[in-house]
Amino acid sequence: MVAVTHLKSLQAVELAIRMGSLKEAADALGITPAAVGQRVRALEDFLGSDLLLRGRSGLKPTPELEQALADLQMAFAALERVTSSLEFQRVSEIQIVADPDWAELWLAPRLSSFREAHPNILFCINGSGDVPLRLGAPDVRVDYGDGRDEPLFTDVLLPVTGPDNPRRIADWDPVLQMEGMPLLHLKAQRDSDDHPGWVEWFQQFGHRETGPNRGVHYQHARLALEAVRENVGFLVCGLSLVLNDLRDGTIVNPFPAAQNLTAPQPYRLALRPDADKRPQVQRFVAWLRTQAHETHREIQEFLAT
Amino acid sequence: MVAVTHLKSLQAVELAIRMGSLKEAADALGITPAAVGQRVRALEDFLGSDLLLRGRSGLKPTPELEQALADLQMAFAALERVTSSLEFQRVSEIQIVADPDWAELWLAPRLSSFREAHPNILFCINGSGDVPLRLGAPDVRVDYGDGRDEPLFTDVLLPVTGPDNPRRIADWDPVLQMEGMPLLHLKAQRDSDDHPGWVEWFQQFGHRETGPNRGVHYQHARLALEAVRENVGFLVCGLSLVLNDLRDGTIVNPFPAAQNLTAPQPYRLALRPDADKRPQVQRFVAWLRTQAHETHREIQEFLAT
DNA sequence: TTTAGGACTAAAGATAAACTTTAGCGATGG
DNA sequence: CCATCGCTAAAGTTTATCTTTAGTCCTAAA
Repeated sequence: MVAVTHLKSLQAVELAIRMGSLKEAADALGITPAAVGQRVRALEDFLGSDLLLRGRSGLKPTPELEQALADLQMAFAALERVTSSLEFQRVSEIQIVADPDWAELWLAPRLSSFREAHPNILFCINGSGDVPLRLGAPDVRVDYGDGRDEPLFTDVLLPVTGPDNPRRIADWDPVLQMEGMPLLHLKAQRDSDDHPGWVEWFQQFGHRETGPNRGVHYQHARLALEAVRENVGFLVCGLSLVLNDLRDGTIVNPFPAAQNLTAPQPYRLALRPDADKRPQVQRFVAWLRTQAHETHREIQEFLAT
Repeated sequence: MVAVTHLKSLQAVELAIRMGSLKEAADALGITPAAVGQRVRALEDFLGSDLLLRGRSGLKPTPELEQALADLQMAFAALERVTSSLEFQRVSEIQIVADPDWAELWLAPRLSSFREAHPNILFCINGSGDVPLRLGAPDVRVDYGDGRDEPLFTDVLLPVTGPDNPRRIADWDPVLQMEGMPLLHLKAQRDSDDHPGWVEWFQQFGHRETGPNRGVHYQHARLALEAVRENVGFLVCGLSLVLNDLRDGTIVNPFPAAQNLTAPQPYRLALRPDADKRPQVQRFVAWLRTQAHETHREIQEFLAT
């Protein structure tokens, strides 16, 4: 019996072949490409032969590796089943406290894909400020604001309205299109300097000179956005919260994308110190960071149009 | 795709089940039982559940582990095939320089079992002092003598002779059984204080008062032992070199086992600094240490009779 | 042809993992 | 009852592994 050594190196080699590049393998493993390269090199040095051919069409196994590749792939496929099996058997609940609008409009719609992949992980999601005291510190906390916690992404704020409303302002004063139009607000925009709204938007881009804070103030973004979809009025809100609506056309941006306000603060992630030892929490947080990165990319993409 | 973590822990768990104890798993892995225990505990803490039941009849998998065990065993069986495949493809030569008698009489007979298991490893074995200069430092060196190199085992020296000779001394003087008997010597015993022979043996145990260094002196033990088998005479030599002959009865020890001399020096192992990075050298050296330990045990066993 | 960007790598330094050692506990067998 | 063996916790040491920095090479686009 030969005791297998260089387990991490073997994993790196198998993943590099599977993903096609050291960079993709690094992303999958959550380490840097340099670290993956070092793992591969360490095994190659130990064996005294190359395992990967680095070529213009990506990575290919050398003939030596080719002979062992089926077993290598079988091994890590089996280990992935082991890992899933061992983790699956422990139904695990993750306690999340988050900015309520963000949780309801950004996290919840996306969470279904995570739940599908991890049915044994349950979520208990509360809005900031209304957590039952008996629960203690949550595993994961996502807040909008300053601080030293890890930034997830920074939103941009821009006007949105129902699909019919752009016609209303097209028939209006060509300079003061928003003069007299029905404005909708979030209470946070009135109460906090960190939450820009119409007042800040008009100051920077014009389109209206009187009554910038006139109109209905909503506690929750969901209700405000329901009104927006009904063509009730115009709202300045975070782009990340309405990406799907914009894509679907149920909500539209009546002004050029460049006329936006960068949010003064990002959404930030904090973990309870021990929580990140649990594999389920690690899985969720890795997924969350991926989704946040995707949202950042989509925001940049939207702004570039 | 779930990136597998705790690879060494998974290996420890699989081996512990396979070998039946943490200690056996530690021996197989070349680490301490404490280290194996820590690996297992680390994975159990990470998952939040036990994997091994520690009981009076050894280790058993918990129900949780039981569900994943087939995949786990398949994974490491495949990885062992990978390891063997990758190493097998590189025919490798190991350069050995050793005490000539030891190499010829102790190592060579045992090496066939190693060669069988590792047909891709070739050996180039030279006696100390007659190594072709072009080879440079050998990978492995085994010498008899003092120094700081790792001791393999310490031999004991005792008289041996052919199967018929004990009758010759039984019919002789009851106190000076060896008086006048034909003595055989190794030249090293005449030339070096580190190689005890008849002179030292008679000084300590008696049986002869005149001519302790009379008789034929052989350069190599093999030729001396051929003469011993032919009942030509009596020789004092290292027990490790004649264990098989003693077991077979082709050579006998005519005096009680307790009448032996411990060798002043052990056989010592030295590796060229880089050589131990090569897996083939590591395999060989691990095997060598195992064989040396076995010889030590057999010597102790022989002396206890 | 030049420039910019992406992937990979070597080397150095920092951090985390992993090992050994020590001391002790519990169980078992003589 | 005592000795031995297997296991474990804790502390300290050593090794592995990672990140960062700086650079190279290749490819694609201008």
